[in-house]
Amino acid sequence: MGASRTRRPTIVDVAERAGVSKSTAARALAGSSNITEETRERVVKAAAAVGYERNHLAVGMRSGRSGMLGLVIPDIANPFWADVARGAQDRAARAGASLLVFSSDWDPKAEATHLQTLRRARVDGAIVNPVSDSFDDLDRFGMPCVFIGSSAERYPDVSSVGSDITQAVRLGLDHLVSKGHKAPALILGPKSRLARARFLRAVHEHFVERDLDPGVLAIEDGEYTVEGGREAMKRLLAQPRVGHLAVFAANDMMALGAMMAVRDAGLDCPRDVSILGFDGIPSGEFAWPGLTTVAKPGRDIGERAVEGLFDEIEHKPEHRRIYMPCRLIERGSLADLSVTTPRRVAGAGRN
Amino acid sequence: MGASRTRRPTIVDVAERAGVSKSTAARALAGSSNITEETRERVVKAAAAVGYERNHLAVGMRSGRSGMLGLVIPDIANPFWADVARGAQDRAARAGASLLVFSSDWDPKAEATHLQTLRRARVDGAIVNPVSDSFDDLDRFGMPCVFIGSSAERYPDVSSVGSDITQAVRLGLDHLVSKGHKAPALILGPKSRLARARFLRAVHEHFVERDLDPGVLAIEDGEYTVEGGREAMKRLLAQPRVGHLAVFAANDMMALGAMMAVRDAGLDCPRDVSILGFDGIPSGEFAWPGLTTVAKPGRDIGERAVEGLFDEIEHKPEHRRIYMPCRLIERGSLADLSVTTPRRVAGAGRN
DNA sequence: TTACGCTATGGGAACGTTACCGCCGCAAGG
DNA sequence: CCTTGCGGCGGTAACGTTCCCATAGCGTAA
Repeated sequence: MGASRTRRPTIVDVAERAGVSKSTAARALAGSSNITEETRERVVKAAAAVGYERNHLAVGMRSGRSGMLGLVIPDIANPFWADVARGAQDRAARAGASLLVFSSDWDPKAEATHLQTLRRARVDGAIVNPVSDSFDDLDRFGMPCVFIGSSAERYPDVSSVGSDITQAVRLGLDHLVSKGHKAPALILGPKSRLARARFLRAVHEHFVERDLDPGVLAIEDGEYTVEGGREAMKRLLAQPRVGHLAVFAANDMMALGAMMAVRDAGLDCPRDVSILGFDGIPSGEFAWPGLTTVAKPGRDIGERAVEGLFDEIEHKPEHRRIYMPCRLIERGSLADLSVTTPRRVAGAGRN
Repeated sequence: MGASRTRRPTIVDVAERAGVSKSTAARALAGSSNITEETRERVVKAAAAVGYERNHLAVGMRSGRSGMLGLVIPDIANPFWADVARGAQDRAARAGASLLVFSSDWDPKAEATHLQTLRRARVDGAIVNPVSDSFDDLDRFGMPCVFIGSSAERYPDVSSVGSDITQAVRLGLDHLVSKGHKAPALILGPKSRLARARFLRAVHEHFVERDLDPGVLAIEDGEYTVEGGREAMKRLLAQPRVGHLAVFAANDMMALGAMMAVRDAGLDCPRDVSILGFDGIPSGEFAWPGLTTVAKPGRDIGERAVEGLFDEIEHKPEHRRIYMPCRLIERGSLADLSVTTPRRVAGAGRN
């Protein structure tokens, strides 16, 4: 690769070639004021000739802005989070910033490590889906921060972007009710996670509004994974029940796991068990039956988070709590009990 | 956030508090030689007390190593690439490096832009799944580089990591043959992509070995997306045929799209049409029937790519071409024609 | 003609870190 | 007792950039 041995050209090289001082070269390249058009042109040509590319490390060092943002999510291999990352990435790139992505695997230790790495890298700010339920010292973030998800509620001083869980749960439950499922069982995430409480609270509110007792709800917990959903569903199926079982899962991966558990048990979805998911990952479309789900706008959430982070960085004071509306994607995983003869719902149904 | 106004502590602050010079402080923090244990300890304590965190920008500027790597892939929201990214991320983090991820959307222009951004960010090297079929000037990469995928073959001077397509195709075709499918139709990517040619070549070799004429193969092209696969399958189904149709798709997303097209046409997979995928994305497990596929080790590929990149950065001369073996995941999308009465394959089958 | 103002340019410092070099003091050997 | 060597430490330059300030040159008005 021959040329790789030679030093990368700096602005001094450009200046020498153009026969000006490095200050002038810098001004010309910054397109700033007080430059003769002729000099500017000469500098630009020289820059192109030597293949000059501005060193962002040096710029960052001098300006205190690295032009980089951090993103810490549970798992980039989870389609929902990949979608969030994609949105953040695009939005950041559009603003000329780069994104450092890290996966915490829901591990507070890993999360702390990644945050430290980001601080060291001098990112201008970070977007975090917090897994720790308590950051002992928020100042220790040491950088502008935007939270993704409902855990943010615990930290009134931090901007956050998330889906509107209240609206989403309402959407899901209303849909269940309209299909004749009055009190679905719930498959929720681990008790430690604040999102779980938010979800549950929204369900309770909905029940109270309908003059029902939330106490009747069957609830099983699990990790936010396929396996977690599968196990939870297995436990749910082991409980005595009469008639059709409807399940609202707090996450699509869990819902898909639940679907597998239903099959494992020799039952049929949606004939014997109805399943409603939450996330809107593409896999739900390929499942059979197609997974009916409440879809979060993952990509939008990523974009808005980056925008909020920019505001935070520029100290625009209006720090915000943004709740993005969700929408229902109806596919085939819910039986319609409102008609007299429940029957298998036909067609995979693309939305 | 009160404290956020104050300047971040530097090594000078640490030195002052410890009552030593910044050189000594640096040595102590670097854990290097020629330091009294007592001084070292005092410095470390001082660093902790002021909340010092080494500025990687400054380190990078001084050392010429930014500690960052770049990753340019088609789409982080595609599960296979997310898996690759995850592997790369983990491996990089283990070495104390950070990863800048960009999605090119199979667009050469976007790819070029992202590569420029990476150069400007002074990443130590980049991992690229090249979409451009010709980089006019490889030196213009301006940084150590590792390619992912078969396009790398065009550039003998660049290390590469990819799946062993020959072995993968052999695996897939052997499996098809063992199930009684002698000449599957192919759903391939766009003609412009080199991976397509590699795939096709491997198929031809396999046919020639079996004394068959590759000319009989029905081939349809499409984008590497669900929609691309769906359209291709639609065209395939429109062709006149006798008996059972078997399809080998070059990518799982396409295979899932093909599956949808089969359903759209009122046919049944695997009764009427058998589908074999290529990638091994998790969605394939939830599809119904489960997608039988040749799985690439995405995460491993990401890890190996990072390792290769480190070698490249450190000028370890043995630049490499690594082909990772694939494995067959048998689920339910293939009919078994080798038994007298073809019947629906039972069970979703986790691998 | 002189003085003033404006504009284009050059010089130099600073961002935070590390590496090199030189200095000082102490111990050991001649 | 003097020399030598070495271990510990401080000073300073350098990485590449931008910004502030100084200065030279030129035009204009009194």
